[in-house]
Amino acid sequence: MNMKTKLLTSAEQLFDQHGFMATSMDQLTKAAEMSSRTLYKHAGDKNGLIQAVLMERDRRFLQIIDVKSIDDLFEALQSWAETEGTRGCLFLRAYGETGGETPEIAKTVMAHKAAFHAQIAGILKTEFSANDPNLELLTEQILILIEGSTAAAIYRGAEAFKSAHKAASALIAQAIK
Amino acid sequence: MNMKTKLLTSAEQLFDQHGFMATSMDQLTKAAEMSSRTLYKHAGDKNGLIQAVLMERDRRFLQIIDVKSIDDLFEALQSWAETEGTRGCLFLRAYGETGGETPEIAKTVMAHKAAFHAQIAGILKTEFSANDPNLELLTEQILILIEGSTAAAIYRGAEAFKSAHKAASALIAQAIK
DNA sequence: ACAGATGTAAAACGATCGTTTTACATCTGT
DNA sequence: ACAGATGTAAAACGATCGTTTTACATCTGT
Repeated sequence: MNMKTKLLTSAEQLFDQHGFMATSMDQLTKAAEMSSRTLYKHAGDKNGLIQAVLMERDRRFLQIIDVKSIDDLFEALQSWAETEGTRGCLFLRAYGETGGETPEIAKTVMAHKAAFHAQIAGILKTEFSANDPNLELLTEQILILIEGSTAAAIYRGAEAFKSAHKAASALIAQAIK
Repeated sequence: MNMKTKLLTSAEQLFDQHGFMATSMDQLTKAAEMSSRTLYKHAGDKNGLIQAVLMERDRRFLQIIDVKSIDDLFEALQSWAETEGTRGCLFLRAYGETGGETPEIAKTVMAHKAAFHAQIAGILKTEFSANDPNLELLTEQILILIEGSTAAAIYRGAEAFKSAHKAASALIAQAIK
């Protein structure tokens, strides 16, 4: 594993487990097993590291949700939550910790959420006729169900995704009929 | 306005707008227009202040969602989001910033979420027969829809509550039938 | 009237923050 | 062979953190 990968992997874990602001550069260098000089050469500064971690996670996440049906989408997200743990959306957490006031971070978060929305819209477009009048509403509702289970899973466990999945199926069935 | 109220009000605003860890005690004393000595006498320490802010917000929030129907619930939450802004759930943000590792904060957040869940269950129990077999699932689904619109509203605006409201209505209609 | 509570302003505490610098070692491609 | 890239370890930078202390003023209830 090269240094950049090792840095991003260990940093993501620390940020996710303890929070962004609560994780010090000292903890990050120790976890990455590199000198601070090397860390700064790769990441620029702490905000740069946060942004790099988010961009890498965005890449992985989009890969995970690259499926062809809403059923597969919920299955993928639930098993991801079961293996990685349920600590909420890392993007919204980064946004919240910085009050949305760190432009590089805010921009990365918003780009991720736009891609996330587009992916849901894309899946629905293949399950419905592309110009179905319910498509926009249904897209936002499924997005909300996923955001909701991600948040609710923090205190109700990954089974929240099952309830959301059932809700999504019901809404889709009703829209088709 | 007495000092404690002034402290909690200004602190809530700063925490909400800029994040918990990113807000310094210095900013908090200045916003509250009091000496740090007085702030510490009232709040104990920073975690105590965070906890006090959350407990006060819990009180206000439970008041807002003290309604008799799911329709009123969504209406109340949407207008709250429209006036107070959409920066996500302050409780989950506090939990996330501290990695769930500050016991006093984690406890306060979990208590709030339990009360929130109980309130939704209570409303549904009056709209359904109290031992309807769909009740548990429906309760969690509506909780998820609310968590989801709270999160999604950050980047899609308070209209997210409208989409969630429609989804909730559809799920309820289907459960009744 | 006066004791105790409640407040301010400002300095000071040690700890830690993010970041840079110094001095040196080792790898890598031509 | 050797220059440039890439790395380490450790000290140091000034700034800021949360918190406490000092010295003093004013309000409040009996």
